[in-house]
Amino acid sequence: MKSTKSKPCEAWQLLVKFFFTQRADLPTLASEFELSPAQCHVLHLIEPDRPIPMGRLAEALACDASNVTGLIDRLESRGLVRRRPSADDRRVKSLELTPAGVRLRSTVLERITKPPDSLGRLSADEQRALVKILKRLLD
Amino acid sequence: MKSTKSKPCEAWQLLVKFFFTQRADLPTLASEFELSPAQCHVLHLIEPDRPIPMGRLAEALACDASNVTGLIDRLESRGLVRRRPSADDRRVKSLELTPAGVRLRSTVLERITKPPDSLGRLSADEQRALVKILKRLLD
DNA sequence: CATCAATAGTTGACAATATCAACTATATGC
DNA sequence: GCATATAGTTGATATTGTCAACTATTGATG
Repeated sequence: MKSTKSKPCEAWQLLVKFFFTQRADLPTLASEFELSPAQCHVLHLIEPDRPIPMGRLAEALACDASNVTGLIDRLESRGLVRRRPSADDRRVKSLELTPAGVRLRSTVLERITKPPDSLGRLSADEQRALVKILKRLLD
Repeated sequence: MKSTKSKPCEAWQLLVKFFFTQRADLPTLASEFELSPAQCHVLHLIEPDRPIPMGRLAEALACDASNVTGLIDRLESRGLVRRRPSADDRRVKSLELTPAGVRLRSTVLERITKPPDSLGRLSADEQRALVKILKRLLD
């Protein structure tokens, strides 16, 4: 059965499996900072010194504008994010991180971007090969 | 900046990026079948002809038993899943797929396990290398 | 056998997330 | 100036998830 499975199928399933093995604890990690996974995602998308309009955030999150209102309400109430009116268009609210938000973002991202130990245990050749392949996949 | 990033870090970030590129549409895919991502996950975990107790499902989902009650209630109300009392322990409810659940599961998994086109565009060597590396990562 | 502690699943309260519809203020096009 | 489109908000609703409390059942112990 497994011998007849195509390589792309096999690779994809292994990749999915690996990813979920590593990601199973994202909610736990997020809750360390009293954040939900979605809130971590939002903090990631709002870059320091790069305000983003609410609508752009909704696009990036691929969700409804009203949902973003709630997400931002809660982060704003925690002093992590600020709404700012846009100078160009009075309908638009721009979102920026507060200094506290910048600090928390940095801490959270440091944790989230930490590679799994298993990646460090690959040989240098394997690591290089993996990076090369992944770059090609993203082209 | 990028030149000083460790290979494991680089690989992890590329991998995460690739994964989310492919997975951004899981909610959309699930909604084609009028399922939520969580419900898809449940259907995946309940294998045909392999009843699983509620508690085992909660473990596999890494969530609270009461949450599983709700998830199964809704799938049961759609005729996709059945609760069955266990012969060994009267506290235990075993979950099995209905014939309709089996069919839907098969359809959904076929879609979910379909590898991205980009994987098929790698060379045979690259695919083999990727599979080999992923297997090592999962050891 | 009786008692007590542990367990499986359910109920209920609550918060967060997400969709959809309707709304108001604002911008754009004619 | 008017009609249409747009940004964000409000509100209703469903789903998911945690936590606490509960009932029925099981297992361990004396």
